[in-house]
Amino acid sequence: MSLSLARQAVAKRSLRFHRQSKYCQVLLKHVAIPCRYQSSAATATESDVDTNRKKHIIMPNAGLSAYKLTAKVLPGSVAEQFAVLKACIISGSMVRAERIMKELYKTRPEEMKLFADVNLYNTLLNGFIEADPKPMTKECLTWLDAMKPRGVTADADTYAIVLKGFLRQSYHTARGLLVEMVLEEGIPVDSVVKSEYLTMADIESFRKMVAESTQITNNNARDILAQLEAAVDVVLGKPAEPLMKDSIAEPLIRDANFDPVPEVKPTKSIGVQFLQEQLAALGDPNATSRMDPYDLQLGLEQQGYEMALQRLLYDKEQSMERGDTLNAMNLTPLKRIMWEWHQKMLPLVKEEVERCDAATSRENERRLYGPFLKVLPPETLSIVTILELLRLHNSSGIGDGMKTARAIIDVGKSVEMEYNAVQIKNKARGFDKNSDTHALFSSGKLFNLAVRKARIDMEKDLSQHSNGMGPANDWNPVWPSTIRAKVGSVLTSLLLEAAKIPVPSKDPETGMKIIENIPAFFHTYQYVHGKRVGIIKFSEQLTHMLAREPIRDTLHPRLLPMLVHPNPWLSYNSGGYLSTKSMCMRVKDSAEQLVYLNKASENDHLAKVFSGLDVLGSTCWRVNKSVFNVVLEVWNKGEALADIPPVVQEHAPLPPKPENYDTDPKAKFNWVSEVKQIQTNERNNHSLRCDVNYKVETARAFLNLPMYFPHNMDFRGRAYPMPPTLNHLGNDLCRGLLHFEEAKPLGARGWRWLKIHLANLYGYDKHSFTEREEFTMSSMDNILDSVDNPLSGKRWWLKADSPWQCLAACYEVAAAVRSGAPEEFKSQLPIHQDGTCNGLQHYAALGGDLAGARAVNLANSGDRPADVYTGVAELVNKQIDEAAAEGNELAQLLQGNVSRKVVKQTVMTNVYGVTFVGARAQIENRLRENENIPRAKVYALSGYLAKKVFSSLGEMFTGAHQIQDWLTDSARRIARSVPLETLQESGLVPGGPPAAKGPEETTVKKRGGGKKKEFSARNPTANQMTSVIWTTPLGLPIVQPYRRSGKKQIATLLQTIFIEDPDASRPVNTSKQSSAFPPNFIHSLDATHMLMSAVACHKKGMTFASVHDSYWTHACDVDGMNEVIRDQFIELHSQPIMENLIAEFKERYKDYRVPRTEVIDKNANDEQDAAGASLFADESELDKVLELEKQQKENEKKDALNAIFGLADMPEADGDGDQDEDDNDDMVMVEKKSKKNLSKYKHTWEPLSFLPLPKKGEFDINEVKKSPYFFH
Amino acid sequence: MSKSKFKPFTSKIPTLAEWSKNFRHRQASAPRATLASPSIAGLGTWTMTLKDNGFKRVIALEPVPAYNHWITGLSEQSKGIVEVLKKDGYDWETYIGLKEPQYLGELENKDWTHVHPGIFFTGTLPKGSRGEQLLAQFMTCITNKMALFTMGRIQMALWIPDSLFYKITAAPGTNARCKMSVIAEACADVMPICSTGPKDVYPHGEYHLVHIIPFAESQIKSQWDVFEYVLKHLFVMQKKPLSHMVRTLGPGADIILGRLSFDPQILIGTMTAMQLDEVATKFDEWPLRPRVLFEDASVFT
DNA sequence: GTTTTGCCTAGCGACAATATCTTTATATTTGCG
DNA sequence: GGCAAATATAAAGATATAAGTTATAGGCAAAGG
Repeated sequence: MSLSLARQAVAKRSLRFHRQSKYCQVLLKHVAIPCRYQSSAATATESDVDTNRKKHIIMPNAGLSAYKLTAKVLPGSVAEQFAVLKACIISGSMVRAERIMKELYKTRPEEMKLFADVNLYNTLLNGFIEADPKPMTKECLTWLDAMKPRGVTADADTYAIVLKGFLRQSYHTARGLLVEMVLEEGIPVDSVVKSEYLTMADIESFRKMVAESTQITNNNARDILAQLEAAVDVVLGKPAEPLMKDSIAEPLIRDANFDPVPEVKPTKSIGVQFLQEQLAALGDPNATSRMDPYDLQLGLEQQGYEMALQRLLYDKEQSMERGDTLNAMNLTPLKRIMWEWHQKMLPLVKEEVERCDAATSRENERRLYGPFLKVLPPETLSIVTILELLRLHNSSGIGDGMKTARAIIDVGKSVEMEYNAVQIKNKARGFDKNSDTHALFSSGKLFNLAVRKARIDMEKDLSQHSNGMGPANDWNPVWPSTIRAKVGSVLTSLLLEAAKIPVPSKDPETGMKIIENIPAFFHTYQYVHGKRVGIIKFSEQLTHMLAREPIRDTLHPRLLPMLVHPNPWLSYNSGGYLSTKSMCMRVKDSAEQLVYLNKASENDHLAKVFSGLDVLGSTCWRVNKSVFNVVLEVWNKGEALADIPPVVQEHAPLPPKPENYDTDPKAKFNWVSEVKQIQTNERNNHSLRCDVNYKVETARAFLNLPMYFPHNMDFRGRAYPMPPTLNHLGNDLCRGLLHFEEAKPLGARGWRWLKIHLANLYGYDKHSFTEREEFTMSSMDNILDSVDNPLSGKRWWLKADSPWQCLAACYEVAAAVRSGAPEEFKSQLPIHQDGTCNGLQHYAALGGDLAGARAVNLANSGDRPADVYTGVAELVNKQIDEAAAEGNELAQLLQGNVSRKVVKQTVMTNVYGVTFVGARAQIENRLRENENIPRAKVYALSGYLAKKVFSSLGEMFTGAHQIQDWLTDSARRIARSVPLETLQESGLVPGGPPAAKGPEETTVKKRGGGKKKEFSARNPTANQMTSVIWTTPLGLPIVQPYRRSGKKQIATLLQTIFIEDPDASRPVNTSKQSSAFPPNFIHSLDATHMLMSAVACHKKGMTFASVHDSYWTHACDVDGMNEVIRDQFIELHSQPIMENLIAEFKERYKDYRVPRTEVIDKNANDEQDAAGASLFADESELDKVLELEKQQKENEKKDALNAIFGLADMPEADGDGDQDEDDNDDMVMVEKKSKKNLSKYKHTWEPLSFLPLPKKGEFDINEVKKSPYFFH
Repeated sequence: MSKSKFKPFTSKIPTLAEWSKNFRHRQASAPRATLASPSIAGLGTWTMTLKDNGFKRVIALEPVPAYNHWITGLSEQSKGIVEVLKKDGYDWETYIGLKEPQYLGELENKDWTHVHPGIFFTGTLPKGSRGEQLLAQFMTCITNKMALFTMGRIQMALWIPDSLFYKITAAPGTNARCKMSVIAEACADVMPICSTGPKDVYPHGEYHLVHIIPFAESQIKSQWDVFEYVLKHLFVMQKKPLSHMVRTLGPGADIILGRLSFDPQILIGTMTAMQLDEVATKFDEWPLRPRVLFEDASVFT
């Protein structure tokens, strides 16, 4: 489908290209000169070294002051002020805005020099011009004049804004400005006219000015005016309405077998249909079903809270119209009460806004959050708050409630997002460019890197900081989380005040019946491990109400699957959803990651990564209706089945209190924890059920629609779909519900793969392909039964490892069989090819480990796939047998009890760096499931077994382990290291700039003088700021985020909350950095492999999807994909990955120093060694020590006795004192003795170096090509 | 002002005679048994003192083998007065075991109008969370007549660390006021006897010997679970008025404010145990009070 | 200056302690001539 | 009216909170005598 639709889309957009000449021209300029890029591609090999070097983004160490400059990290307080400034401008509080600017220049001149750019000024100037009631032209000019001395260069937009202002006042000044602009700034006239700050009316008034300037005699001026006129003509000569509806747009729903959408109980629908209903309801009846998908997607994303509000309003009005009385209104109780809350909340919000306006300079908090309450109308703020709070029901593991911190930050964030959405919506002019990119992408051209590059360059030409959305040069500072929290807390507390539910009750004294208006939500606290946690809880009445009503009223959908191709990733923060700004990487609280990502994005290092993500996003999905129907049936029955939890009607009866409940604390405690456990289980079940509910709802909403999942990455580069509820990374249920949109004929090979796939899903995956194929064929009766009577039949599919996916496969197989010609059957089912212990595969490839390579199927190992787990189990069993023969009791107990399953988890998690303790715990769990093992021995046995598993793994994967160790060691060195400059700055090493930093010095002194330990090689932790950073073969810089937490308490209206302070200096967490590096590195490699494979598959016309190390495509393309997977793996590992890594490290951490502790007194050391030896070897010595200890204790005892009772002969303190001294003498002697023997250490800084790489084994990576079970 | 309320303790160590003076009434009633829980090192000493001080029988709880060894030695030279039980005073089971006839079972005395004439509980509580928890638990056991106090109104003398001492004796309105002080206030007299100096005992830190005599009747009349719930929630912010904090008890819980006999503007930290009990009672009577009062987010993987 | 104590314990994805007291830094007012 | 001292206020740092330890014990890094 996508092809034809896409082609149409392209054709359609090209019409717009004519209108939008500027885009067209720029685009052509870049695309039409392919040689520019081809040439660079041709010389790629030659300049490889060069580009390789440039490929690494290297920034100053996060501990250095240079970092702040280079990385341009905005300090928190400035970020806050910027956000306030913007809010003031938006809400028209220009006086305050101006004051903030002045204040900022006064208090933060350095930061302003760095961060106050032309976009900020344009926003400010525009604020003055658009000021109510009349333009503040004077201030505007003042600030315009202030730009140059402050090093900010005015651009076309600047002049457009100012001109716009003066056009309304004085043509004379306007003309003057125009001339100044052209002559002094060299800004062409036509660029002004194109400014997005101008409305058509503004441009119209240019024309008027020209017309009324006929008497101008100055030649320059005349000239310029002429140019202006021409430019205006260019713009206004075209139709003024840019977004003309294309009547030829293909209807979105073109599915031939368009099914009536069945009802989900108790919920109805969300998402698209919701949107359609809304649009229809709001008087746009015709447009919805035949709407252009692109526009529909836009609508879907922008169905803001306003929509929800209007819907509520609409329902209400409708029922009023029907003459319903207030009580019999056709609103559900919940909706009615939500409406009441809204009504109650509105005046509160308005009052609060007024209070903020009236706030004196003393009311700091109000002054801070006040402006943000004015960026959206109170109606929106109210509905946002209501819906956000309802959405968070049961989040963070709180029963019938949520953590306050989460709630208020989310409310704040939602307000911000809604505000952004409104901004974007209001400036529709910004969108055409975007849809052009989209069209280009849909055509598939953007996978051509050259075209992509051209497109990016074009965007850059058009605007320095374009994010592909909204006005290109918009200055839109993000709200720091402190702001979000404060804004959110205000609104939340207002809602807590406003939202009431009437509940019948009675006066306990009089017994009189009364109605209590109890709050729907209330703020409370819980203790968890002795720590207070702020909670916002739902009242029980509200919970009941919610349970009875469909989630569509309370769940405001967000980040749904898309209806059209996601936008391509053009920069780190531009791509995916059409109008919702999203990041290509999920970054949490690590500014450093963002800095590197941004830099890499700016330097065009991410093109390959982006095209990989784009491929993943371009895969079109559909809901598998057959499976959906079964799911729905199960769901509505409330039965527990596969992943679907059962409906739990009422609370389970509590266990009876034990007899001695009132007398025995233990009994009481046990009973209470039992009750708590029951409650937690009920809660878990409930939230599980909610989760499935969301999934089913989403599936239902998209039942007849195409779905695309825009993808982004975690910090290692692993890709994830952005829609959270229903996606192919989800559980078995999700996966079973999804299949490809496109159907491809199976062909002979595809038919075979389909059969194999079914066997795999059933769990029959350790056998040869042929055996698996046979398994499916011999299970045909069961398969057909599963299809014909999924719930009433034998339920064979439920016994599968992955039941829902298996059911999906059954449908596919059955349909193929019944078609009579399976090979011609058009299949939509994704067939999986899974890496066998993918992490180990990469390790084996890196280490050239022959045995290891065989164990994980890098090399062919026979007619069945090698299974590492079985392999390890066998090896372990061999060792156990030997030990048992030698009479080892533990080994004897274990004989015959070590299955594949016992070791599987440990082997799997080994690549994640599982420790002995963790492994033992895992094995313990497995052993406990085995009745043959005596309970009492489980612990000892698991420890023993864990050791064996570890040693076996080490034996099988020698190379892998050496590399793992090397990685850990290197990471440890890096994380402990400190740049030379840091040492020089603190004077620990000579050679630095001789105390050039005046203020720096004093601050250091202040801190050091207080209580903190002085920085030295012995105590380096506070200055260890170096993260492990590397670059993947695709050019993605990866920054490990593990640092010590820098959380601070932030005051909000409801309570203080504890959040990460962006300004906090956060030294690295050395152990986490080193222990997590091996898995992260390997994951960055498997992510690379996946992205490479994605692009390669796409090039060959194959549909591609992946779950990290499981690659999916159509059955008929499995062979093709397999080839690609192998080729890409070989290509990846043919590179000297480890050598590159060490080279990068050496470059990146050049001149870094590592603290080192060395023994300087050799003799002392020897002595100590001797003493240590004797301590354990020499019996008499040991006795002596024991004797000493005994005596010491006795003294202590005596001492205490004396101390407490003064029982000593001598009265009072004197005796005590003597005694004390005696004791101390004894003890000191002992100590002295040991101290004397202790060696002296010296702490030094030595250059950061790395161990030599482990030697690579013999395995030839090209063997992979011949290994059938590499992925299977 | 807060400090001056407390009896200042000299670092001077009181003699045994001085100490005994404080327990005069006990001597009169000729104690028949005592329990010692020598939780910390060096306090085998304490057991020894008891032995030498006219107790008929001393049951020493000592689970740690190393120290146990010590006490056993003591026991041997005590001619049967000191008896060692390898149980931990921290363990709940211990008190069940003590009800066996061969220990204290015979001495059970349900009459709370008088202090138990035959049993005296003493020991030392460790610094840190364990000791604190244990002390708090002793107090709740007193008010609920649980564990040891199923055997009667048993008085205690406990060595407790400085910080604990300030907490348990904190009066309404003082800085150290906390949940434990409320419960203590409601169910027992807690009186300081004497103190050690900062370095007199290991581990270092000041210790105080407090004499705890349970009241004949606890002031907490409301249902314990309710009282605990109320107390826990109100004490989240002691410096806020009751009228504010009462809202955290449940949605609309402020309705009970009007049913109280005192001004709801009172700060939590200044409320007496009786007042808090009244709140708990009214809360319990409120028809819309939350059903579940156990709300521990016991989230373990 | 180096033994003892304490922490965590397989990675990523899904985020988040808080009230109150004490100390220190900064702003504002006062006082003085 | 100007400036220094004094005072007020805000920011930052510390500490307590709850309450059975949750079955395990070794390695490594923070902290402190």
